[in-house]
Amino acid sequence: MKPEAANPLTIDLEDRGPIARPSLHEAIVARVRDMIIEGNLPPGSRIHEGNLGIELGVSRTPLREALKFLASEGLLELSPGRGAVVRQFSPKDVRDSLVVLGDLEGLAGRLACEHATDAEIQEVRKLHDRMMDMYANRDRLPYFKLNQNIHTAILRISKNEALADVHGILQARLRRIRYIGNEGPEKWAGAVADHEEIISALEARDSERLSKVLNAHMEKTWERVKNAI
Amino acid sequence: MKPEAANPLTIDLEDRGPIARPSLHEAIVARVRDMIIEGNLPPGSRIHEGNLGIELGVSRTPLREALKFLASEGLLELSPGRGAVVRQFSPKDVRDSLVVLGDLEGLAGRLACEHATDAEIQEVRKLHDRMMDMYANRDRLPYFKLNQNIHTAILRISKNEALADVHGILQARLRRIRYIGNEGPEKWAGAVADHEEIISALEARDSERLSKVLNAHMEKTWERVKNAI
DNA sequence: CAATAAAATTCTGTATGCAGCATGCTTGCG
DNA sequence: CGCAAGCATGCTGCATACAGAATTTTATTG
Repeated sequence: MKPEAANPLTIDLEDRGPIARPSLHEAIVARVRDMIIEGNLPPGSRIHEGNLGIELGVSRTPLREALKFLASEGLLELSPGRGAVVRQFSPKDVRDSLVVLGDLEGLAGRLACEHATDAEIQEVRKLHDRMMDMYANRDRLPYFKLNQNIHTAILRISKNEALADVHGILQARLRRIRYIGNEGPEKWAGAVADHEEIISALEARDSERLSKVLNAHMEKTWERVKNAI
Repeated sequence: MKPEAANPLTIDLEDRGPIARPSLHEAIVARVRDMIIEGNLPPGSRIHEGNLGIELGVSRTPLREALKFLASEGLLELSPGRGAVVRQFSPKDVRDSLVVLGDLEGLAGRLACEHATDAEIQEVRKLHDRMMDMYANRDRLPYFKLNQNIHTAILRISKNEALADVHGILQARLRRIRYIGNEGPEKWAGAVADHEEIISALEARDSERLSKVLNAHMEKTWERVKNAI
């Protein structure tokens, strides 16, 4: 018998690719990740396989598979015999992650200057301009998402998949922190200034400058976020 | 009924930690990872859940959980409906990973110079000296393992867990490549020379020099390995 | 009333069964 | 003889059942 779904899990079909049938545990991974980021599953809380399974409308088997996957990403910790716990990130964890992210984005910037096509750089420019519109309107959430998109795009056009992979892992760990770390107007302006310089260095293909500003951008991110933890 | 084990999976008990009971899927993860590194599961081959389960003496459920975990590490690829396939790394994948590893180790070197205690540096020196003994005896396998230990130790004494995490993931992906990439004597000598400079820069806490030599060391590793793929 | 021990309940870990899809083979037709 | 459609087999994906560990509740004693 299929499990009763209080809130059935809908599978996202807008996947690109030829006929890639979406798998259930993959959908669960995405869903649980979002629940962690949005705070539905607060850090430190134990995950109850039975209840969560019912809530998502799936049985424990694919749910457990998804939990193992997320544990490998570092969003969960597994204590044998006691199930999965949402990982707590200490301020040091966050700081350390941002240091690494800054380093990785610096590298990505250098590689992007070297390997990106003009068209790709133009696409990033478009994202940037749209983000600036959102800033002009003080539209926080769309701004936030475009911001993330820009950083991800720089990773993409660096044409280094391994780099994008590890960046994505650390990025996912911090998404919740950034999500709650809504800074005040003066700091927001600083971040916007950074982004102006990022796009200008990228368009000039000035790898040293881009690398430096991306790295420094992370340092400032820490300054913005550290009091919110 | 417990499944018949042609070659029962023994659980490694030498785990550190207070009373951390080893969990089965954890043991399976380690075991399958080793099978991939050692080539028992060649790249590109599909993993047959039934057979492998019988071979390891476990049922499909924990095995599948382990496969999801390894997929998240990037050692396997999951094609829905077709199970897990051992990931093939293209030469570009390897090169890209080494570029990132070089960058990460460079960062780790800087941080280690800053944060490591004298005692920790001395421990790395000991590893280095033991490795040199192995080199003198042309003892390849112990040399290989000590080599890995030294690099891991530098990551550890950099006191940045996020850094160690992502380094570990990329390192695991390349372990198989390094395992088969047994270079000739002249290149081996070059690697040894690098290591002499690494330890000397670390003892001098010369972060710039250490960072540079670690980064360059990876570049040379590529030169050594690229023809073996 | 507090503390401890024992029992009951709940939850995790593992095995197994079943349904649906993928794959390879066979057979029929051009 | 070649190609394609249909069929048979086998494997994956998911659900469920069961055993053992962990936790909570309760009872008993100091």
